Amino acid sequence: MPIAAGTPADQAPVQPKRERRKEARPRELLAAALDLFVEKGFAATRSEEVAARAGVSKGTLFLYFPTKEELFKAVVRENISGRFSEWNDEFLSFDGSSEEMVRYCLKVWWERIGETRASGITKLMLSEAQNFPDLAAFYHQEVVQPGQELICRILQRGVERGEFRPMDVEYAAYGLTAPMVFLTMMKHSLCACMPKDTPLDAERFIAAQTDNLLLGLCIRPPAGAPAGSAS
Amino acid sequence: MPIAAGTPADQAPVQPKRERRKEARPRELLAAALDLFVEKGFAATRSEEVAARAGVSKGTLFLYFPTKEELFKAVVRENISGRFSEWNDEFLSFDGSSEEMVRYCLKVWWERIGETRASGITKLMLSEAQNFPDLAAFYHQEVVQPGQELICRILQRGVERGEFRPMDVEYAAYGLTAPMVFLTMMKHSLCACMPKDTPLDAERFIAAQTDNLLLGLCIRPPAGAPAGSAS
Amino acid sequence: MPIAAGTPADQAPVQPKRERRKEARPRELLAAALDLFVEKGFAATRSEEVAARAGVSKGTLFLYFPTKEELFKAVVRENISGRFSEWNDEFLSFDGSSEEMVRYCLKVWWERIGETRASGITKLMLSEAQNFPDLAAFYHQEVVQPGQELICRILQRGVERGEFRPMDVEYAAYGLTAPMVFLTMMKHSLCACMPKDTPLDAERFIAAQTDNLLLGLCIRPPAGAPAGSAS
Amino acid sequence: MPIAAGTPADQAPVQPKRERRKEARPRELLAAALDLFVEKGFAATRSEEVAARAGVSKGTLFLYFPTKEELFKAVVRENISGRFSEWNDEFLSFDGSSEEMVRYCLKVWWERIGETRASGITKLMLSEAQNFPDLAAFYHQEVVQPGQELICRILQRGVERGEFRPMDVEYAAYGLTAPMVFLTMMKHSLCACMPKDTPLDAERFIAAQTDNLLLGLCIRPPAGAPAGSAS
DNA sequence: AATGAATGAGGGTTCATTCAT
DNA sequence: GATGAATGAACCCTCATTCAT
Repeated sequence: MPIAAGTPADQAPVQPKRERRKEARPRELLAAALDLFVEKGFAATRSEEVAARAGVSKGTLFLYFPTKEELFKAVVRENISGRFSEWNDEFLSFDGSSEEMVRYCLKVWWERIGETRASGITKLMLSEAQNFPDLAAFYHQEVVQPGQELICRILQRGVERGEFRPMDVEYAAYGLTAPMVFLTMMKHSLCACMPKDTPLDAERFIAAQTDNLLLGLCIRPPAGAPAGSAS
Repeated sequence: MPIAAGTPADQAPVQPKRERRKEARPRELLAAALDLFVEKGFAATRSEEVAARAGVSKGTLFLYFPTKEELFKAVVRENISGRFSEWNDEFLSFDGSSEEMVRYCLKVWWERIGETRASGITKLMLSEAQNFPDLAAFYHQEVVQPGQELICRILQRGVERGEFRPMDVEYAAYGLTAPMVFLTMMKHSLCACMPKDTPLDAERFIAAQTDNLLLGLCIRPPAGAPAGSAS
Repeated sequence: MPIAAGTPADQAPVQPKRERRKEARPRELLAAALDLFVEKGFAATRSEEVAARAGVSKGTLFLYFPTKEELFKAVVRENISGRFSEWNDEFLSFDGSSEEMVRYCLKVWWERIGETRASGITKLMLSEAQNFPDLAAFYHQEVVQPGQELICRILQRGVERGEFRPMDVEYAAYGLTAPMVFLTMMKHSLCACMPKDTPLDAERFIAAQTDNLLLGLCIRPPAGAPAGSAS
Repeated sequence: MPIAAGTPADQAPVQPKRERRKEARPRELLAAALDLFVEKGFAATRSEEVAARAGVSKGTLFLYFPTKEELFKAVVRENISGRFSEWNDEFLSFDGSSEEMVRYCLKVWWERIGETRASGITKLMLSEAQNFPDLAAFYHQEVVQPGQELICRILQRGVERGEFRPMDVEYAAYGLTAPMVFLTMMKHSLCACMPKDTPLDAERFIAAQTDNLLLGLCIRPPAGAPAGSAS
């Protein structure tokens, strides 16, 4: 499954009732804005384009978001649902080995974030952080920190259960974060430019990274590991 | 050595002889532009600011670069080292173990790219790729590909010499790339916004990633590795 | 009775029977518009505000007045009393001295115009005349001229009856107009901004102006005049 | 001398040196802005018009004044020179009768303010006070108050020298202010709309008001007074 | 070559006006 | 009639770019 340009998504089909629209509008505008902000950056995206992609006129956009900056903030907030608590619970009640947890973690991230439109937020946030320091702080606190802590807990569990080697847990956690962020950035930047010839196969990427990561983490050769490693 | 706010590095050097100012101008402008583009993004950087930081007037900037876009392209091109062939030679004549090569590779990357102003180019390129597709292609060809190939060659050598396990070399190479890119992006985005409390210690980060990476790659426990891993 | 901030006067009356709302609508809208136009000027008043103050929706306003300009014109016309003929009659049948007529004239102006919402029209008209030349002409013809003529007649009567000195009646009439207009303008501009400390006491103002005016007009010291003047 | 529409003043003749222009620009822009603001009101005047009347492009205006509001403030400030201290001195060293002082005061006001472009500021300020409360306070403090005090001093002097009757000096002072303000407002509003037929002859207006005012103020019939008044 | 005053197209935002419900 | 969501022309302001000096 090679990744490439900005998944255009489904566009406004048949006009529903007026009432319906009013409730749907904010979501439609945010979706349009996310696409464009990710694609071209905040500054290079014109308000009118956002409106047009959402199928409304320029003025309508400002009926729902008082400024372009507020639109940006709303885009970020909209896509940071508090799914971490849900995930936390998922992992608290997780019953398998720690290796399985790591595999599950990366798999689930890809399914729920990486290959969805939400991954654009990461690109957006890293690209524009300097211009929106307060949002950056918010994002760090609401997304980066909780994610980091979730991963730390998994690694810690592995160490305590004797599955993982002792390690600098806090920084080892970046072993999961870095590949995901890298993949996301590539998907929304260079990969979106190169046509077909040099794609980045996300699943192959994740497989390779997961394998090597676990080989490094596990004390006993991991179940799903390739043969021939440090034995 | 924690990284945080945009390490200003060497700024505005004291006025040298008037003679060589003229020749130095383009370089000074490019340096100023790089700083600002990295700090604020392409669109949010005003031409006049670039000129001011380089100590010249607005008009002078356009004497050297016909448009802001051309300036941007020049900045990227100027800072995309064509030094890969040189590095290649370094590695061709490298005499140590493949593990040492990997360690050296990451160390050298940090010294020559990561902690210098050049790292800003990665941030810039990933952030603006969609707006400069031709540059993105150029960057991919001049930086990503050669870097990738260099790493592949190291891994391949390790496998062939029986030091590294058999692997999907092409994608395993991202095991080196991803942490570096991640570190770079963080340094120039979220880390530059956060105060002192949550910095990302670059050397600790590299140490942790290198350790785990090599544990995963090596057949025999790597020399510099932490104890207790898959043995 | 010092005048200061925009005496709100009677606002939004309690909802009357639903039946007569429809008929009352235009009047309510005009009242709301008058308040707002006087307070903020024509341009700075938003149509929606007018509607809101009248307790209806934006759309309803345009049901009664096709454009904002027409609303403005209606406001002015509505508040330009055609009551001059009525007042004329009052003065034709006036039985007292001409001095009393002048006093009565100023007193009545204050009671019927100056201290009511109608005084806002003067402010509005003088402020916006250039943007509504046809209205200005209409106002001049319906208000300024009749008022002027009414005053002239009073002065003329005084001269003819030997109560007032001979004078340039036409321009002497401004001796009554100027203070009233001045007071109105102040009330609706500077006085509405200043806090409590420097108010303009309308009745004291009128008393002082009336006294001096009559001392200048009368041949014999006027009855209500302060002692010590040219005798 | 009938007053009518907004004296267009002299427009940009031959292009002087570039250097010269830069110094002259602010003044030219302020002059243009004063004309237009007085003529059409603040809100109804477009920035581009101001620039055009000053013979420059839209952008140039914003080189000198950061916002339209700042332009407005600058217009008001520019035209409120601290001429009151000068006038104060003039009147402190005045040697004639108090009647002469009053006559001189009104005459000089007309020459220096009333018939010049500066009179537009009064119109502007009274029309827009509500939208610029801080400027209104500034104007009141810098213009209205000092003027009022100057007049009070003249009247007080007259009373103390036995030339004027005892009076409520503070409010009697409006006897000079009101006609001047009235004349100014009329000149810049209704009079600017009516073509030729109903002009307001400023000198005849001032003569009539001065005469009557002094008849009211003076204990002995004033020297320049019309015959036949209260004797 | 260097300057910086001037330009004007471009884009964010407002708000009078329309019209489907 | 009444509503208020939607429209889009208009306007303020920015800033890359030009060019007279």
